Amino acid sequence: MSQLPEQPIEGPVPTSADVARLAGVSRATVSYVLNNNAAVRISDPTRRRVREAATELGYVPHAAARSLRAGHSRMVLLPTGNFPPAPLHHHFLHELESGLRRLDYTVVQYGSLGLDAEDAARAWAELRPVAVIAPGSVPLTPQGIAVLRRSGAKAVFTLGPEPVAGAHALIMDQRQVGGCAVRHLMERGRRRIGVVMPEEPALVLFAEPRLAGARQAAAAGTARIEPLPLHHDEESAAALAARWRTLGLDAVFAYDDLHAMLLMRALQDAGIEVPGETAVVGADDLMLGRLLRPRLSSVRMELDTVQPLADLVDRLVRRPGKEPERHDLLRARAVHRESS
Amino acid sequence: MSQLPEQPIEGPVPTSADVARLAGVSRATVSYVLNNNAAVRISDPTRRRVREAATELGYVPHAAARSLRAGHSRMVLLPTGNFPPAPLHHHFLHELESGLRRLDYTVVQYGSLGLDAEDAARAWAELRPVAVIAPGSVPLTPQGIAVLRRSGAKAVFTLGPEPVAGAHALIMDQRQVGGCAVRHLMERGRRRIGVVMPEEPALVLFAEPRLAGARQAAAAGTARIEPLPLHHDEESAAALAARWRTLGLDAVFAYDDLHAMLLMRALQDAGIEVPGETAVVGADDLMLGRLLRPRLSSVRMELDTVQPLADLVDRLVRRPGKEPERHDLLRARAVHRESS
DNA sequence: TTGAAAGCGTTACCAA
DNA sequence: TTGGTAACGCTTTCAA
Repeated sequence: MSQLPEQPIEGPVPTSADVARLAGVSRATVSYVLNNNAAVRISDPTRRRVREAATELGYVPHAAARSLRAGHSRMVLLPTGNFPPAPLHHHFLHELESGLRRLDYTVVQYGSLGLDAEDAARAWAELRPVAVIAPGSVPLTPQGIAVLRRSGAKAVFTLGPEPVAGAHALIMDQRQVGGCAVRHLMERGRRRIGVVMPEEPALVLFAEPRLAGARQAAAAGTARIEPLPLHHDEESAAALAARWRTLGLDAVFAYDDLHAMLLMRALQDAGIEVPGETAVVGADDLMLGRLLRPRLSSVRMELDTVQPLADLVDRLVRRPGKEPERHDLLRARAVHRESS
Repeated sequence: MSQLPEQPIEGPVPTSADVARLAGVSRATVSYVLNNNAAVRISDPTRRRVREAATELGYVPHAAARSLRAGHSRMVLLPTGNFPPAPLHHHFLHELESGLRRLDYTVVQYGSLGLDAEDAARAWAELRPVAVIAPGSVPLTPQGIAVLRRSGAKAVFTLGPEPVAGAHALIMDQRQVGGCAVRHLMERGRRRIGVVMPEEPALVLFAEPRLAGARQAAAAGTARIEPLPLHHDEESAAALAARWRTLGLDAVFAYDDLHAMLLMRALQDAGIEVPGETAVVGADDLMLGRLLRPRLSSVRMELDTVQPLADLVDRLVRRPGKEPERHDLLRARAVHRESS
């Protein structure tokens, strides 16, 4: 393990011209060799000399120059906004990234918090991505989409609870979650159902459609739905628990398992029996729910496998469709434990 | 709100030359106007004509061409690896990103899972970032650092539990966490202390230094430390609880609050009283811990404010220091509740 | 099998 | 005040 002293850390960045000079060939030859261009035959000794020269200089090609020349990039841009609300998302994004990398795309996340929709779209467009996949938590407007398309983006996706006009849509339909929870509660005889509405901006985006799904499911039966604003702190939960009996509810869908845990604790501390007096259902099916007493019923969400999605992105990049496509990614089902 | 029909979505991407043509000026003038170049005086009517032409065409400058011409970019690259183990990290990264954007850097996250250290460094170097900040969960070798420096990166940072030779270090010293927990337990009279060691690869990176810190603190007193491998599932926790009394421990530092909750539940189910027979301490000080019974003692971690860090990055980019700098970001302190 | 040269979109220098 | 032009690093066509 030498210190590679022949590679001075300072000084100009080596270019393909430097490699060519050192190898005693032209820049074209360097490009042919390093890109394994099959359309042209280069002698083995030349190949070796070029490779050695590149290694010796520590040459790394310049992506910007390359894509400038090529007229297009293979960059897929993933704007990031608020903290990802769900752990599921994290896993999903990583998978998607791997899937796209397998197809030889370069996936890049770009933080866009605090920019308005237009400025953000312009900032993304400067990078000339071939595709943009914008989570629901970042703003995406028809104008923004137009800017992106105009700057060469072949496909623009929204990835979230609801579609956006003009963009392809990868939908994680949160209404299913609310619907699932409420149907589960109705099957177990509950009719007066609260729905926790967190007030953190990052969660409102998901909370609204969950409530809508809950309402829809309730309307199909004879249940009543009561939205319950709740901050994720003990005071807020205690306050809600204190006025619980005035609400006349026999069940609550608590938005997710963390809020369910918070509320269940507060209810128990207020002397309200779970599930006897009030049933509680969360969502996410975290392991934590199984550790509570009573064990927490939950709504389990499953996302489709991701490689087909990466293939979809690839397809739409290669043959940009006229019509936005819509794909539903999420499936939800209730998991019954002890709290309902 | 017109549909902007004069901006066809298809067709070639408009360039500054198109803007110049439409405005009836030269490309140079377009550049001057759009970049608000103060070194040159342009008449107001010309300015207006250029601006209008740019808007009409939906012109967005091409970042790659710009940085090619400039010879450098203002891109700060944040490789991402495994899932971020701690929520704290998330918040931190967002803050850092905002801080750097305020200094006019473009922050870009680049998923690097599954690449070896050298390949990853080469992939990063292709983007010619001016700085790289690599979390501890992505591999960073001296060779990789050399590649990056050689490709023009002015500053390379590691951001994690321990320094890396040749890179600036933003250290979140996890030994403090273990040390804190063990000192807290010793102060409360415990002497035979288990330390939970999660086996998920993403957590091992943090678990090892936490154990080291625990050992160090124990050595300063007369306590004994016992590492306890544990998967994050109920079976593993139940198995550990089943043989608990054979271990002869009177306390356990459970790595973090989630593992603490898991283990505490298993211990209670096995009839072991907490904190009577065994004290339990977690880490992260999650709200969840306050909802458990007994309420969970924890180690609270605080990170320094982030803007000074962004300034630090900026300083090192502008005046690349010869010597790697080291900065400690983390402060830990025990929070006593009921489980210890 | 290899080389010369053009051109991608941008900015900065120098001249008008 | 504005325009022409060269150059950034790379790939690819055409010619040798």
